[in-house]
Amino acid sequence: MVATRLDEIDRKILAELQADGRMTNVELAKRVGISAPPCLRRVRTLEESGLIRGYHAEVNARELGFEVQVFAMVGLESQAESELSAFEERCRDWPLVRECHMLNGEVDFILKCVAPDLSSFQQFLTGELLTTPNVASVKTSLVIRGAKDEPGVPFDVLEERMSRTA
Amino acid sequence: MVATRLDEIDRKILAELQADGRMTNVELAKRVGISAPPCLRRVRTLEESGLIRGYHAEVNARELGFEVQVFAMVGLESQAESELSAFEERCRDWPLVRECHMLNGEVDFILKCVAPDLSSFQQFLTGELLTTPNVASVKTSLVIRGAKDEPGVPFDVLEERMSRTA
DNA sequence: AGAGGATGCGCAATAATCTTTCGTGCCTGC
DNA sequence: GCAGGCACGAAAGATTATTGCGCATCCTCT
Repeated sequence: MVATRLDEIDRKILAELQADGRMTNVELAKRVGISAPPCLRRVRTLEESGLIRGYHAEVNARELGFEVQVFAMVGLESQAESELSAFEERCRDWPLVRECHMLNGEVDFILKCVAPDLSSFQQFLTGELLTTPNVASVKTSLVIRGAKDEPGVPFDVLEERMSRTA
Repeated sequence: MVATRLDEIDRKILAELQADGRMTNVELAKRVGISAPPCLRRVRTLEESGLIRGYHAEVNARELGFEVQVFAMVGLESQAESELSAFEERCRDWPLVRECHMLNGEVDFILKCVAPDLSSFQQFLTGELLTTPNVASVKTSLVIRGAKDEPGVPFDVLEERMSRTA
C-alpha cells in the first residue's frame, strides 16, 4: 500500500472528496488548511496515483425505478481458474449485476443485483444466471430494506491507525 | 417513482454524472445536447428532488490500507421490529460496516465490512458483532478477489424500459 | 381558431472558480 | 554551510458557474 506516503492533508482531502465529490477546490483547500493551488496539485496527484479512482453521482435507485435489490450466492461446478474468470467475465456483461466478489467458503461468488421489479429479476435469474454453463447452485436473497449504505472506507479508522504507528 | 417525469435529457444527465461526477457543467451540457444554463438548472432540480443523493470520490480501499473485505450474514434471536431497528442502529455506529441490508430467508442481515487486516476484523467480529445482544449467528465470508464493482444503476436497462413503455 | 399562461431553451453578462506561473522558505544531504 | 529538491502561497489569465432576460413552443380554455 501507498498510504504511508500520504500525509494528514492528503487523507483529509480523500475523506472530504469521498463525502462530497463535487466540492470546489477552493472549499476543499479551505477545509484542509492550505491554499487552492497546492490543494489542486495534491488532488491531481491522488487521481494519477490511482488512489482516487473516479467520481460518481449517487442516484436514488428506487426513485429511478429499480425497486428490487437482490444478493445472489453462486456456486460453480468447477473452480478451475479458467472457469472462475469465465464466470467473472459473464458478470461484467450483465448490467443488472452491479457487484461480483469471489468468496472463500462454500459459496464461490456473491452478486449484488438490482432490477426494476421482481419479474425482471426472475427473468434474469432463470434466463441468464441459471442457464450459464458451470453454474451449480444459486441462492438468492431479496433485500427487504436497507439500513446502511456508505460508499468507500472509514477514514476515522485510518487516522486512528496512522496516529498509533506514528 | 418519479422517473416517469424525467425526459431523456435528464436520464442522460444522471447517467453521465453517475459515470463521472466531477464533469464540468459545460462538458455535461455538450454531451446531453443543450446549453449550459438549462443543463445546470436540470442538475439542481435533480439534486433537490433527491434523485441525485450526492457525489463521492471512489477511493482505492486496498491501496489505502483496507486490505480485507468481508461479507457477514447475521441471524438474530428475535425479529421483533424493535430488535431489528436496534441492530440496524448498531450497524450505523460501526465504521467497519459499510453496508447493512435486511434480507428475506434464513439470514436476517447481510453486512459488507472493510478492515485494514484480518486481525482487526477478527477483533471487530469477536469484540463487537458477536457480543451484540440478540445476535444469534454470524457467518463470515472473506472476499478473495473482486470481479466487478460498479456503483449505481444500469441506465441502459432504464432506457430500454422507457422506450418499450413509450 | 386564437389569447393567455406555463415551461424550457439559449444568449449575454457577471461572479466565481480553476489553473498556470513564479518567487520564497524549508528541509535534506553532501 | 550551501546547493538542490520540494511544497507552499500570491498573482494573473483562462475557464466555468450562475443569473437575468427575451423568445419559442406547447397546452388550455374561451
